[in-house]
Amino acid sequence: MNGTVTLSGQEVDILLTIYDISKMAGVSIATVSRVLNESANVRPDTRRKVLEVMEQSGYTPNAFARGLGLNSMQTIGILCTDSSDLYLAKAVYYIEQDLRAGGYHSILCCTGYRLENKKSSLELLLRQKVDSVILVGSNFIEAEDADNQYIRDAAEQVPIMLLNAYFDHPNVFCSLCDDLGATQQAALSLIDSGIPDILYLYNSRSYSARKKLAGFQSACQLRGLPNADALQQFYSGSSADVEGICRFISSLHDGGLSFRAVIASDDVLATAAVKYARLRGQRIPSELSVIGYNNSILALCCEPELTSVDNRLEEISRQLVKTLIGTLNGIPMPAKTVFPGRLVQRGTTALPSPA
Amino acid sequence: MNGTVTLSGQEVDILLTIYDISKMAGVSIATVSRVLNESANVRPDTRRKVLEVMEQSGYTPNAFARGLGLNSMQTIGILCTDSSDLYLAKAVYYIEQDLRAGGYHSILCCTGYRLENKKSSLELLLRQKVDSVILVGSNFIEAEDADNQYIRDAAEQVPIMLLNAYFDHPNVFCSLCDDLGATQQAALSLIDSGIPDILYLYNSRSYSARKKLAGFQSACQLRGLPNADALQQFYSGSSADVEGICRFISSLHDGGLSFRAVIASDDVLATAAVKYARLRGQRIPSELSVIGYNNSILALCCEPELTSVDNRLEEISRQLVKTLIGTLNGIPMPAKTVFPGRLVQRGTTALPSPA
DNA sequence: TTGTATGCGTTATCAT
DNA sequence: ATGATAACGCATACAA
Repeated sequence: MNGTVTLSGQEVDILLTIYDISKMAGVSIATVSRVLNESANVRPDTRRKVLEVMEQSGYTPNAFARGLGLNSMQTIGILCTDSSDLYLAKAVYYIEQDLRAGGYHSILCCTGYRLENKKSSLELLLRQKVDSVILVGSNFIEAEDADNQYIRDAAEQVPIMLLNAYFDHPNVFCSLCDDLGATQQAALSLIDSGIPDILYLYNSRSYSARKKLAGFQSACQLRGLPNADALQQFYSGSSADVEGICRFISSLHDGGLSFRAVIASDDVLATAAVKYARLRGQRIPSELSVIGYNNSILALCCEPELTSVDNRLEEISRQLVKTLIGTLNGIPMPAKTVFPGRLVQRGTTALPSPA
Repeated sequence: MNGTVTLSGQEVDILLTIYDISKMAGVSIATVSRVLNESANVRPDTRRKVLEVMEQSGYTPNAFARGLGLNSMQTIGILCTDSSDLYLAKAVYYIEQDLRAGGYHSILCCTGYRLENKKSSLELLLRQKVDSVILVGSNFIEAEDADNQYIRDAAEQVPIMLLNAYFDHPNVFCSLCDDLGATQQAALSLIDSGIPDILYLYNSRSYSARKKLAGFQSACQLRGLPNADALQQFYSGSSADVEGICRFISSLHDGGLSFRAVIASDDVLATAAVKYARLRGQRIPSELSVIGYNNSILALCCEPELTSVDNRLEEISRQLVKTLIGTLNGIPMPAKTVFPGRLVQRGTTALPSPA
């Protein structure tokens, strides 16, 4: 209930200010401000009195004035290529939760995948004077170093937080999963169980996508397998087009490529691989093994359920916020935190359980 | 590039103000402000001069001061029970896109499903002085009218926008899909194709969930079918637990319930129904028809692909923002916009194509 | 412990 | 068309 006043017959809401409260409570605005900011230097009973007046009058401090005075509105910018993406949406969710629990607001900004839009969106957030910007997903770190200049520039102003990407620069903090290691491990598991002919399927060239691919290649190398380009296939269509992915895999097969397993950089791709097997009458996992990535709900909806790499999204998200809040409080925080991935075995593989 | 100054050997960034620009350009701050706000009353060449100085100095207006002066920071609050939910995430995505295109920022706030948290989150956003709040998803309209008082209160301050829910109150605007009609149509299609024994499966009691259920019941009534409670089953577990949903359906069957079709209030539930059929060795669609809801990516990942109700999420989202921006600009806008649903037929049904 | 006075960087209302 | 100046509502250094 805010203050109201009757004005020419109309009852109108009036926003109270710190001045109103100070008069009502019989103190100065400084004291009111101190109560507001929980300053220690206020006598308990005056504090009580002021709080009482605030309560009864329904006073609410003006957030803009507060922002101007403190030069902060306790707001964090969340940059994200596509918040409707299953994986990114979950990350945004975890991040927002923890930010709010820490007293921060989250301003969301989806950029799409074009570099120019990423840049301008980041600048937009900085103009809005957010306390920090979180780049959700590894699509913000470009392979070409010069293209990452916009991140260095931003780091001059506020801490920049990277979720599942790494960029070595002052005031840039990273929390990520060891995608390289996880993919390598997945590939090694298949190879060592007697399935060396693996198709690696991917649809992104982001930082983590590059790491996953490197993990696959490293596994091949470790086991002395030829690093055949033909077995590393990039799908360039829409990742929502399950049918199209299915056709893509079919075309690979029809082109003479032979493989008894598929490792996909994403659960959608893996699901499509399972569909492909069904269409071709191949049994899973005896004739075709499939490993997905992200351990999303798709893994559970799939039939049989997908073996998938859990990339610890919740952990890295929460750690990111922890690092951020620490940094904002002036506490030294690690610039890089890495979590190991974990292979969750389900029905699309028949791997021996780890010793 | 911002202004820099060398201070005790350290080069430090300095935030320029409107005063600095006015001096550099040889005009008053009022003129600078006019240029900033694209006021007509500025001579073209002075405008040019001011803009040039701004450009070269890298000046950026202080968003907080601007907010204080204009009493707005062009920010919309987006309230959402769970932004990681497939459906809600997409809605948030569309909304944020269009808001930003319209010059507004989006501050996201996930509330969870407890009424108390919804209330406090809404109040949090209002304290932050957002220009409006969008309630994404129908979980914000309670069945008990008194529980919606927090929405009436909020509508006193700013326009409240409801996505896929309806609430008749001044300054509340709604954009939604006719879930009742769509569900009714889906049920009628099955019934009229000779499958009257339909299990309706749902897992929410939100506004739209109530409408969907009513649609199913109305279809039964229209065709003179007994409105058997046993055929309307509420699943109370986690909707991420596909296995659990599967078991739930099995238990219904084992309890003696017989049905040749399942209509689900959600694609996850429908996917689980398909899994159930596979486990039981029932053929789809000849022995069991399944219709999902939301027409999400799950419908495409499912095997066979799910017949699902497209509830026009993109349309209602974009319409919502259109209505909001119009309202904020003082243009009279419809308080309620309803879009029809659309049944997208795929492999889990064998319905005759509409005449 | 409390009050006074000033600053924060704009917008907006007057004049000129 | 432009300039001086007063809000805007709070935080805070300094004084008491």
